[in-house]
Amino acid sequence: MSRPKARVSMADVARLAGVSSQTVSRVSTGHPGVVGSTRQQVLAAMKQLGYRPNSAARALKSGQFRTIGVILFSFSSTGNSRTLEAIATHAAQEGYAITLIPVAVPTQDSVVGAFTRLGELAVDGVIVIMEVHLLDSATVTLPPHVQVVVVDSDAGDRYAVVDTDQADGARQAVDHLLGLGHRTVWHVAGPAESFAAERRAQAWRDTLTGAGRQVPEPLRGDWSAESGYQAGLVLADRPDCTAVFAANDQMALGVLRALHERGRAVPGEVSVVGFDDIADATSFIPPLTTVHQDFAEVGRRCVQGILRQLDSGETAPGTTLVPTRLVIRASTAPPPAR
Amino acid sequence: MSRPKARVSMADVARLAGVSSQTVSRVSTGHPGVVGSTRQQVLAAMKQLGYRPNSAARALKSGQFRTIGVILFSFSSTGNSRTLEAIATHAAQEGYAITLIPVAVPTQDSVVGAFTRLGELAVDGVIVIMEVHLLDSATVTLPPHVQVVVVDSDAGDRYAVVDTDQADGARQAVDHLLGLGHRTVWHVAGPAESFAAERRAQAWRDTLTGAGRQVPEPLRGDWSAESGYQAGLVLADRPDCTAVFAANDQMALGVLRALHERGRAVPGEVSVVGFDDIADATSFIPPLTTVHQDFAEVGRRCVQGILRQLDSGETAPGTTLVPTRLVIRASTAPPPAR
DNA sequence: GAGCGAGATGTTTACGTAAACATCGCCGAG
DNA sequence: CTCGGCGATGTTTACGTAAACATCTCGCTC
Repeated sequence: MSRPKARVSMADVARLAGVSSQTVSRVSTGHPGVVGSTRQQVLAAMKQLGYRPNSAARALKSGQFRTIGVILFSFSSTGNSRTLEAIATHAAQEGYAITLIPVAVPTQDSVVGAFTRLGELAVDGVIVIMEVHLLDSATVTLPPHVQVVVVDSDAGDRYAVVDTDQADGARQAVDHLLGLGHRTVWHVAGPAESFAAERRAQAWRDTLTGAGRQVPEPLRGDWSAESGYQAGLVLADRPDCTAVFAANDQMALGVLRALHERGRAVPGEVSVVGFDDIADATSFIPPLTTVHQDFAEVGRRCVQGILRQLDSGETAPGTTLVPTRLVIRASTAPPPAR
Repeated sequence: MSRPKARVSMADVARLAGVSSQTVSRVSTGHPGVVGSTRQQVLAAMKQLGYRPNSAARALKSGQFRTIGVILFSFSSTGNSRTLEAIATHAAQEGYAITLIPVAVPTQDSVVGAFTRLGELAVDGVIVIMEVHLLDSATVTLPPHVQVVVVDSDAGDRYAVVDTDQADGARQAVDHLLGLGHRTVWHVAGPAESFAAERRAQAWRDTLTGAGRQVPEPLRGDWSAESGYQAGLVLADRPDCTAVFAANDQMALGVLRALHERGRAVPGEVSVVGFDDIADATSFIPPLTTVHQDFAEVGRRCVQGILRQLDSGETAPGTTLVPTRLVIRASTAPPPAR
């Protein structure tokens, strides 16, 4: 039980099993060419000594770490956390570990810093969950052997990009509201730096224009419920506003509260649609109609993409879109009769 | 620009700078005993070649990975994500990387699996964010050189434990409600497996008992807003229920919705207090009075604890409590006059 | 001015693994 | 019956780094 020395190496196992360390290596890596009886012997010795491969030595020899780095700016958005979870789960299934590279402030400097550190990090590939234009503005040179996949970006020409089909989701939301009879739809947009926010806003605008509707001036939030509340106060005072599309569920929550405080009934007088379908959305007052994002699928495809690039050894630019779907709950209804 | 060969090693830098590789090593690790001019020369050569230390070789030689593993069961709880974020940030500041070890299902098997993998993982220490009794039930042998810190657990006698002061938070919540004049306080508890849930429930019970109040039968949820809604429906039908303490904010959200649907005014007829102080709590209808948890501080102390153990080389059992504080918003008020 | 010590730098070695190459023994074809 | 060949196993070597030890060069003291 009490191993007096430090950790056991292949040599120790080899000695006990009466074979060469190379044979132990073969058993350990699952290589063929070891006969059953020998294998059993080695396995027994491993177990007895509590042998654990030394990943550092393994990585040094093989040049691979079997680790994927994830650079992300904020955990606070539900989407990031859920995507990260899916990435971690799928990476684990493939025998890869995940190394977290948090970027505290999304300034150019800190992003460069993160990528510089990256070169020293034990990582085969990187998944970037953040606006990539921050990377571009910085003269960042990625370590040549590190592969990259980006989430939430328009850099599909240079990197492999995985993203939710933001545009189609926004279109579904607006179409739903127009279909209910609303004359137009107001929008509470996300921050201008966010590519996702811009895509949703653009699709909202395009859909209205395509339907020949008037496009109101969008209000801008920062994804937080509080910013949604501020926007909601403005909208609540506009009697002509009967339908609101918020760029995420948290801002929708703020809008709901503002409307409630101002005494405007949802969905009786004003309809509200969100984006994300966070778990809590079913318990908003009223339960929120929103666009469901499949974060798990996004994470899955990220890992898939990285592994493919790692196998082939070459980057595979292009954008993969994960479909969205509108989930209709109780926050939308036809506009009030005039 | 185009390096024809693979990555550069110390030997390459040494050759270009006209020094030995050991001198390069000294510069790279910041060791003293290298005169200024030599150092400059080496630094220049490093930059020209784009040298990056190979962390695998470094780890192999030094026996340290400068990496902390984080085992967590669920990302979905806000607390876990926020704690993880703080851990990642502080670890990065100390020059440590974070490796994520997700445990998909909290069964004994998968936990054992995670800890088995751990032995092969390039990790100096581990922070466990999850109920530790799952570890106990399994005959898990931690790799001897790996240090452990646990969050949300009562295993302070065997491990270093960092936790929020759950009991005091619950006490503050209950005292606040009693202070407003409520005769007693109902409780929507978290799942029985959760140590945090149990501690909050126990403190709720103790505080009521200590004040000589009647202790109603607690309702049990699973942390989700939906489960809070179900509990809320039950409570809404009890006219004697004027104050509810929910074990987290999401369940409180569900309670609010149930009360709203049943036409019971908050806080006019029923007061509600949550736990966590998630960002959205300010935008609930009405804004939620809740117990604020300092997740960032929890993360900070976890990293601190691991590093201290890593330095000293010995485990330091004991529990560190991070204080909580009640944030009073608009969901609590004196009970209705009878 | 000789010797000594301290600081700067170079040389050797080992960390644990796995690829490449070497060897050994056995079986079947001719 | 002999030899080629192949499968199983052993031996050598290199991965990139940093600790330990060796050497070398000064400047200073007596």
